[in-house]
Amino acid sequence: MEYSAKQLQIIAVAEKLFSKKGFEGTSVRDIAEVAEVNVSMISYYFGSKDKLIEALFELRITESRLRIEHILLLEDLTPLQKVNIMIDSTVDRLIDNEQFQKIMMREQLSSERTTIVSKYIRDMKIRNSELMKRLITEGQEAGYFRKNIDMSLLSITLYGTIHHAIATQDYYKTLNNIEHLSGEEFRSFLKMRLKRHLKSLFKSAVFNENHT
Amino acid sequence: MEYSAKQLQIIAVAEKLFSKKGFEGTSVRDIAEVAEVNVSMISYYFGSKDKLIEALFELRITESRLRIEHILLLEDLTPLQKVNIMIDSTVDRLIDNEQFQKIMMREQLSSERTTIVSKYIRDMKIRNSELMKRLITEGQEAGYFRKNIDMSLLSITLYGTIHHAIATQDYYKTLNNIEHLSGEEFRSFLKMRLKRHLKSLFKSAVFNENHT
DNA sequence: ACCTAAATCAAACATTCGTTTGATTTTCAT
DNA sequence: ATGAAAATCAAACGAATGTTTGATTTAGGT
Repeated sequence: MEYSAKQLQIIAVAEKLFSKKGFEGTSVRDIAEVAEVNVSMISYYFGSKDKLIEALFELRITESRLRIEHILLLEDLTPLQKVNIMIDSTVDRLIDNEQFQKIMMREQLSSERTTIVSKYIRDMKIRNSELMKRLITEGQEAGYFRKNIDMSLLSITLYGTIHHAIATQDYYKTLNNIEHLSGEEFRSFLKMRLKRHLKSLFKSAVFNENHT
Repeated sequence: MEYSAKQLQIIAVAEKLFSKKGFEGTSVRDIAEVAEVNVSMISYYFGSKDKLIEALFELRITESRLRIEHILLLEDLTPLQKVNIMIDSTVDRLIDNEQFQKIMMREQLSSERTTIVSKYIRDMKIRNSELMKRLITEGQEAGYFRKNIDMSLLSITLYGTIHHAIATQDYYKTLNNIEHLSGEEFRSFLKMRLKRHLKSLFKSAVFNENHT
C-alpha cells in the first residue's frame, strides 16, 4: 500500500498519540487536531480508526522486515560475531522505533481478539525466532556453541530487556543520575549500555556450561 | 484500607477485565455485569472508575511488598544463594500475579500523567532496586562478585524477561509445542524454565569478567 | 416490631465516542 | 477556461461512556 504525504502525516500523529495514551485512550478527534486535519479525513482516508492502526502496523512492520532480512546475508564471520551483530541491530531497531514498540507491547497484552494487528505481530515474531534459531544452530553445528540452549527464553530475554528498558526509561534515568541528557543523547547512551549488557549475557549463555 | 467481600469481588473482576482489555477498553458496565452488581455500585463503593483501579493497586502492591521484605531477613547463605532466592521469589510473585502484572505493564507505558497509580509503581520499583542493590553489594564486599556490575540493567533483564514471557505466553506455547498443557501446568512449567534461565544468566553476570 | 443506615436498583444525566452526511472548496488534466 | 474528481469542512448521527439521582429494598440493632 502506498500512502500520500497527508496520510503519512496522520499515521505519524496517530503513532505518537497511541504510544502515549494507548489506542482506546486516543480519540480520532485528538489525532485530527494534532495532525491539523478535519475529523472526517480519518474515515475518509483509512475507513475507520481500526483500519488506521492496521495501516500503521503494515507500514512499520514492512520497514523493519527489511532490516531483519539484511542480517541473513552476513558471511565470513564467526557464529558469535553474527549473534553480536544481530543483538546490535535489534537494539538499534527497537530503540529507534520506541513509539511503535510501545504500541506493540500494548497490543501483545490484549489477548482475546485475533485482529489483523495481532497477525502482523505474530508474523514478525516468527521471523525473529527463525533468525535467532538459524544463527544459534549455525554456531552449534560449527562446534562453537553448547548444545542445550533455550532459544525461546534467550529470545524473550533479548526483546524483554529492550522493551522493559523502553517502558521504564524515566526510572532508569533517575537511577543513573542522567536526567540532564537530551532525548538523543540518552537514546545513544541507552543503546550502548544495552548492547554491551546483552552481548555479555548472550556470550555466557551460548558458551558456558553452567546449566543444572 | 479494608474492603468488604463485595468490594473485593468487584476489584477481582476489574483486575480480570483490565488485564484482558485494558483500563480504557473496559467499561464500568462490563465490570458490573461480570461482577453481577448494579452499575452504580462502582461509584457507590469506590467513587469512580479511576479510584477503583487505585484501590486495586493499593491492594495488590501492599500484598507484594510483604513478599519482598521477607527476603531481606535471609541469613547464613552465600551471596549467590541469596540472589538465587531473590530470582525464584520474583518469578513466583510475577507469574502468580499475571493479570495484575499485565495491568502494570500497560500503566508503565502511559507516561504523561502522574497519577496515584504511577506513584505506587514507582515506590515498588524503588523497593525492588534497593533489594537487588543490597544483595549484589553484599556479594561484592564479601569478595564473591565482580566489581563493575550494571545493576539497573540486570534488574531490567530480570523483570523484562518475566514480563515479556507473560505478554507472549501464547506464542511461547506454540514455539515449544505445549499447547496441550492446562493453565496451571503451563504456569509451573514456565516458572521452572524462567528460574533456571535467569539464575544461569545472573550467575554469569555476577561472576564472569567478560565485559569489554 | 420499629427504625435507621446501608445496599440495591432502574432510569436519567451530560459528554464523548467513531462515523456519516451533504455541501463547498481545491486540484488538475484537458 | 472548463469540468470532473479529490479533498475539506461544519454539522449531525446514534451509540456508548462515567456518573448521579431518587426511589425502593434489605439488614441489624434496639
